[in-house]
Amino acid sequence: MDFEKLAELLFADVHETPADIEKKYPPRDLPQDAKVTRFAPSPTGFVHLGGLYQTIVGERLAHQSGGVFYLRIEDTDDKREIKGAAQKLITTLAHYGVNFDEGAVIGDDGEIAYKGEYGPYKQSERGPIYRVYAKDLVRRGLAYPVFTTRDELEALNAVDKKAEVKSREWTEDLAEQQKEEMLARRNFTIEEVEAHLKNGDPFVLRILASGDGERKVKCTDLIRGELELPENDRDEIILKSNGIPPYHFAHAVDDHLMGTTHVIRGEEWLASLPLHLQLFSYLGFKTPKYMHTAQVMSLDANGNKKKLSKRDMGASMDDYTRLGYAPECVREYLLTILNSNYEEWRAKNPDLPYTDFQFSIKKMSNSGCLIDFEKLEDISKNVLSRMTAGQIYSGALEWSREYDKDFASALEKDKEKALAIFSIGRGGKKPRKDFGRWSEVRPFVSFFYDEFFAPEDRIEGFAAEDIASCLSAFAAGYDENDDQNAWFDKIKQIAAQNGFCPDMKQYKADPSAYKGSVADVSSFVRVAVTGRLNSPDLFTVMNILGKQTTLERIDSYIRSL
RNA sequence: GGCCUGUUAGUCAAGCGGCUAAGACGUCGCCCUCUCACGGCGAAGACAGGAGUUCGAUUCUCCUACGGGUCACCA
Repeated sequence: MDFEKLAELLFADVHETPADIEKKYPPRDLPQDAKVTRFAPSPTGFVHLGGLYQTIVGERLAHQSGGVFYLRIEDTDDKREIKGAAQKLITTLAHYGVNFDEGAVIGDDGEIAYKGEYGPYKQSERGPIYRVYAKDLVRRGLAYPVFTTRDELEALNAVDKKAEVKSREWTEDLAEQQKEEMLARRNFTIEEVEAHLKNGDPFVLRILASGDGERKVKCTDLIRGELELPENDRDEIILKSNGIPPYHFAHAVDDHLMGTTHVIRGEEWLASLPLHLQLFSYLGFKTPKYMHTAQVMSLDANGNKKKLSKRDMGASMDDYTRLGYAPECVREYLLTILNSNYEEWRAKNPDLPYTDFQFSIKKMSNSGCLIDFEKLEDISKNVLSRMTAGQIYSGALEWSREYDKDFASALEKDKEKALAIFSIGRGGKKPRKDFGRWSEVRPFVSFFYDEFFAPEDRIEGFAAEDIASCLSAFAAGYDENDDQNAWFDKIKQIAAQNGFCPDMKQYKADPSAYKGSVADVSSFVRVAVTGRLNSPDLFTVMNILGKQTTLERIDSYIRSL
C-alpha cells in the first residue's frame, strides 16, 4: 500500500507537518519540578463532586510546584454541549477556590475567552491540528480509514449507543466476531478509497493497533504504582466522521502540545491507558505522568458501592449549594479524603490557609470512598466555628438571598443584631459549633426575631403557679445593666425564695428536699424567652433581645400558663 | 463474559515482615455545667476466606469470594 498516496487522498487539504505544529508550541519555560496540570471536562454545565475532587488535586500540584493549571474544554461530542456550560463550570469552580492560570476563562463581556499561548483550548477549534497528526499517522502506515455510507452513518447516530453497550452480552463469540471485523476493516485497496472519496462517503480514521492482547505492558501510575496492563490490540477510532477526534486522540495531541506533565483523571480511564501509551508512542510524544484517582461512591439500593452518578444526591455541586454548605467546608472535606494526613495537619494548624498544606501524591488513596455526609457536617461545623461573625453573616446572607428571602431581609434589616447573635460563643479557644450549613442558621437563631419566634418547648412537670411566681419575680427584678454574675445571682435568689435549690451540688445530694433546682428556674426563664429548653447563653440572649422584648415574652408566657 | 483493579471497625483511614493494629466521623457512657453547644475522659467496634513463603504475616505470592472499572463515531 502506498501510504503516502493514501494520506494525500484522505487529507488533501492538510499541508502542514507535525514539525510545523511543534514550532508553534515550544516547551514551557518553567522551573525543573513545576507541574503542568489541567482540567478537561466536557461542557455539560454539570460540575460533579468527582470533578471538583480531581480539580483540587490538579490545582494543588500545579500551584504548589510553581507550575500551570489550565482549563481545556473537551467539546468533541457535539451532542453533549450545552450553552453557557463553560461559564457555569468556571464560576462554580471559582466558588470553591479553584482558579485557572490558562485556558478557558470568562471575559469581561461574560462570554468565554481564552488565555495563554498553547491554545486553542477548546477541542472543537483544534480540528486542523488533529488532522495534521492524523495525516502523518496515515503516511507512516499507522492509521487507516474505514468508510461508511451517509445512510449507515445516520442509522448509527440514531441508536442509543450507551444503552446498547450497557445491555450487550459479552460472550467469547462476540469477542471473536469483533476481532474478525477489525481484521476485515484493515483490508482495503487504494482504488476502493478513491471510489469512496469520489462518492463523498464519510470515513473514520482508525489506529493500526500493534499490540498483542495476550502480552502485558508495564505502566506507572503515580497513585497506583506499577501496573501491568494488556497491550492495546484494538484499532480504536482516532478521527470521527465529522473530522473531530474522540477523547483518546485529542488527549494525546493536546496534552503533548500543551505541555501537560501530569494527567489527573478518574480511574475509569485506566483501561484505556495502553491505547494512550500506544498513541503517544506512534506520535513520537513523551508520555506524561498519569494519576488515576479513585472514585467517590454512593450506596445503591442493594447496599453496594457505586460510582457516584449524576442523578445521585451529592453528585452535583449545586446540591451542596442548595443544602447550604459553604464552599470552604466542601473543600475541606475533599482535602481530608484526598490526603490522609490532611486532617491531622489541620488539627495542628487550625488557622492556616489550606494552601499551606503540602499536598502529596503518595498520600492519595487508590480505593473509592463513600461520600459521608456526617463527616462533612462535622468538618463544616469546625470550619464555620473558625469564621468570624462577619463571615458567618455574609455567608448566611448570601445563601438566604437565594433560598430564604424572609430570613435574608431580617438579616439585612439589622446587621448589628445579627453580628451580635453570631458572636455568641465565637472566637474563643472552644467556639460553639451550632451549625454546619447556612440552612441551619435560621432554625438556630429564629427565636431572636419576633417575626420568626415560634415557641417549640413548654415546661413540663412543674406547678403553673411556681413557674409564674418565678417568672414574675425575674421580670420584676430584671435589670439590663446587670453583669452576668449579678444576673445569675438574682435567679438564684428567686430559686431560693420559691423553694428551689440555688446550688446544684446541694440539690443533687437531696433532690427530694426541693421543688427543683436553679437549673429548673433557669429553664422557666429560658423557655419563656426563647421558646426552647435549649439555647445559647441566656444572659447574652437577653442582652441582644433587649429589655422590652424579654419582658414581653415573659409576660406573655405567664399569661399562657 | 474477557481484561484491569480493589478489599483494615457502620464510614474515612494509618500501617509498608515482629505494634496491646493509630487517628477522625458516627454510636454509647461518664465528667464539666443553670440548658444546649464546646471541651475532657472512657467504651464497644476491623485486618474478607484459604493455602504458601518465613522463626514470624495486616504487610510478600497464589487461589477463592465479594466489590468497583472497562470493553461506543461519550467523555
